[in-house]
Amino acid sequence: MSSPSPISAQPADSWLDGLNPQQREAVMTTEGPVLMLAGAGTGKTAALTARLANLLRQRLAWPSEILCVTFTNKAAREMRERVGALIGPAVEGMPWLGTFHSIAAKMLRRHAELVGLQSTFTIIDTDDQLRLLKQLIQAEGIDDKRWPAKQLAGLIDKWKNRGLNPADLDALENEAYANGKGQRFYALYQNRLKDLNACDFGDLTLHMLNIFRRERDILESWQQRFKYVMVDEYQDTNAVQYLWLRLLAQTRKNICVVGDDDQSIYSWRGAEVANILRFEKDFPGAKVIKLEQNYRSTPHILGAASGLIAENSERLGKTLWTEIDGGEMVKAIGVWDGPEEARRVGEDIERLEREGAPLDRVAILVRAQFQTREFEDRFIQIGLGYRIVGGFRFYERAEIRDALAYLRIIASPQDDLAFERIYNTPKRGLGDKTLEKLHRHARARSLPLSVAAVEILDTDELPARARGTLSALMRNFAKWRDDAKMLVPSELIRTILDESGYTGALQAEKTAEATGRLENLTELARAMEEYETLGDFLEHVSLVMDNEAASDTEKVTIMTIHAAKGLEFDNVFLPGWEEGVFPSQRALDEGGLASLEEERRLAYVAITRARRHCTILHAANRRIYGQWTSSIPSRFIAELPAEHVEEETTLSGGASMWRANWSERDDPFAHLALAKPGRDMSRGPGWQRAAAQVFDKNPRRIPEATRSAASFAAKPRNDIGIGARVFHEKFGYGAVAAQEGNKLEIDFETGGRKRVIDSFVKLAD
DNA sequence: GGCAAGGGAATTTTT
DNA sequence: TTCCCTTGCC
Repeated sequence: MSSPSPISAQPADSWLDGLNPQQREAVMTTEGPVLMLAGAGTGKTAALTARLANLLRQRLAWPSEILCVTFTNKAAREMRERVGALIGPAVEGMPWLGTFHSIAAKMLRRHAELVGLQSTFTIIDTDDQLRLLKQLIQAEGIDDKRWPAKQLAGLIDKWKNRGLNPADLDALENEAYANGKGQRFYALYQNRLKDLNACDFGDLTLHMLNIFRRERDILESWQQRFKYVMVDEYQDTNAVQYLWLRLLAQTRKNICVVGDDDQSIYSWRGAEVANILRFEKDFPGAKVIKLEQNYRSTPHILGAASGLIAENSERLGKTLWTEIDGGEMVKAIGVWDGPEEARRVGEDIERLEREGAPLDRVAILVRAQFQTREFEDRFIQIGLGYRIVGGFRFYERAEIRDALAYLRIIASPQDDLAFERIYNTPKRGLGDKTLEKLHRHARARSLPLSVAAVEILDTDELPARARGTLSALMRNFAKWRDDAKMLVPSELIRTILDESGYTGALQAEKTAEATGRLENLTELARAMEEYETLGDFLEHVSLVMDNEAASDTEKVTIMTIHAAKGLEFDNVFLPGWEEGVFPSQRALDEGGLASLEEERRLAYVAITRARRHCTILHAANRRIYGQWTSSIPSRFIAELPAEHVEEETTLSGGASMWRANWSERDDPFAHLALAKPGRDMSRGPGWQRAAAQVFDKNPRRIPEATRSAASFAAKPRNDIGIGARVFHEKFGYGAVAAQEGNKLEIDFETGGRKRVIDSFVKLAD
């Protein structure tokens, strides 16, 4: 392998400053395949950007000859900025630094005709996708209750992620939807997209892969163009992205992939860890460089995280170490219920605040979005500033999508999805009847809806009122299309929102929500000021636009662990570490052991976000979808090495509500002949041992251990019957109204009827 | 065509 | 529990 000449001749090799030997090696190994295994917090981005800067500085390639792919816009932007800081404005000439999707879209616009599209194709999002599929399902006379569009969308996505075109589906896949109609619907959907001159997200990469496979010369020209290929977060690539990269890097083999198999948490989106696991086989002679020095966390945090992830089987194996000294152990706190958990976290954060810790370096990371509520409620109560990251992205909000639909129909009249979205928004008195007529006409003549509308206005098909309204709308469309030629996009959208009555309708609402929506629209117009043409803007909005809400004041961050990947905080709180919540019951049900390992990786990601302090919490009781459920601590807590964890419980004391309910007689775990994890829950080493027995690594027991907490106690109590008067710690006295297995319905004297687990009540005497 | 009430579902979500 | 979507009624 030709090793590049050192560039020490140039004094300004600042991009090597502060890099450790492994990072340097990754930077200097420019030729041949390189696998950079970068653990959490090991300076992966620094190495990657330095490598890119080095390639350019050494003139090994022009900026336009390097393909550099990331998964998120944020990562792409960050890389662009950091490379820019190292090498100056030349980075602006890097057209092929971006996300998989934006790069694929850019390529596809050049070759669109090869897959039956025009280069002006629109990119539809999940919302449009669902509406489209629903139409197809209904048109085929399939019951969309029994075969939901969501399910079909999920299947099609999955197929596309795996690189399967409709013709590639086997009988088994075909069976997956509506008794053997999977293939038919997939094909119908693709045809419909073609008619609409549209792509979904999955198509962008799949179409390009199809083109590469079919058109040798096109593939070769791209192979020639890219002298170097770099890929961030390689463990998250799906089969299509993998094949796509492999084809592009096949001839020169100058491919450098960076990733961490332990942080692969997106398999449910089609990511295949196997891609990184087999890199050395795909590219024989690949140089594997491990970045293991962690610059982020204390030894206890790393020790806890490493011990946990060691439980996983399929790993390339890394050992994180740090020069950082001291620090506190990871805390594991057991509390009574969800509200207490939120109270406890609130108190701890207030204490941190008093000690002078900046709140924007504090985060609460949850497994699922629903867990954020408890904290929100509590923080509002105590007046603690917080922000919730995630949920709806800016461009997914209804008003933004409405505004975009107007722009889309202006830019491309055949965009039926956009037409349908806004033809009666704001309410202008056009309903299903009219739409149906438009559809009938459009279908009969193979016209887009907006053209069909113009034609139908020449007939007496429509009642006078609808006709007047529709005609006004179509005149507006025509005017806005004219405006589009004269106005910059931001002015155009202001005009449209105003003249369509959209703004007016929101103003008339006079609610806080409507005000918020108006602000969002103003923000949209402002964001559009950066773009010169409408087409430019629309391309960016579907692929590149995100809303990093500027955090002006110091606030605690609440977000999902998935969203936190790549971030770090001084203080991290990890609530809800209970069986069923984390690991998520649903993940276990669907994916078994493989999913359990992914959940464990998620736990690993969560812990490694912490720089100084990491606090894990679990509650004995939690209300999920309005049902009180008892729960046992997550097996992940038991898997943390004892020497890095300090346990604490708020359930102690002779009058403990918890202990009171766990007398030998009504122990719901008694019949299991296993250890009794509930009894000494969170009581230090004793409990650890007990829990470790339940969550023995012995696979035989896994089915037992993976069942949800409630199902452990499925045997009904025989000392309670209908009408029995019982006492519940939380709800007080009540009479049993119904009994089903271990679940009781009780009419409480205060609070009415509730569903509870029988182990949480005792007979009143 | 617009509104209220009821039934059913409800992870994670870089694009 | 809460939200969303469908259904039924004005």
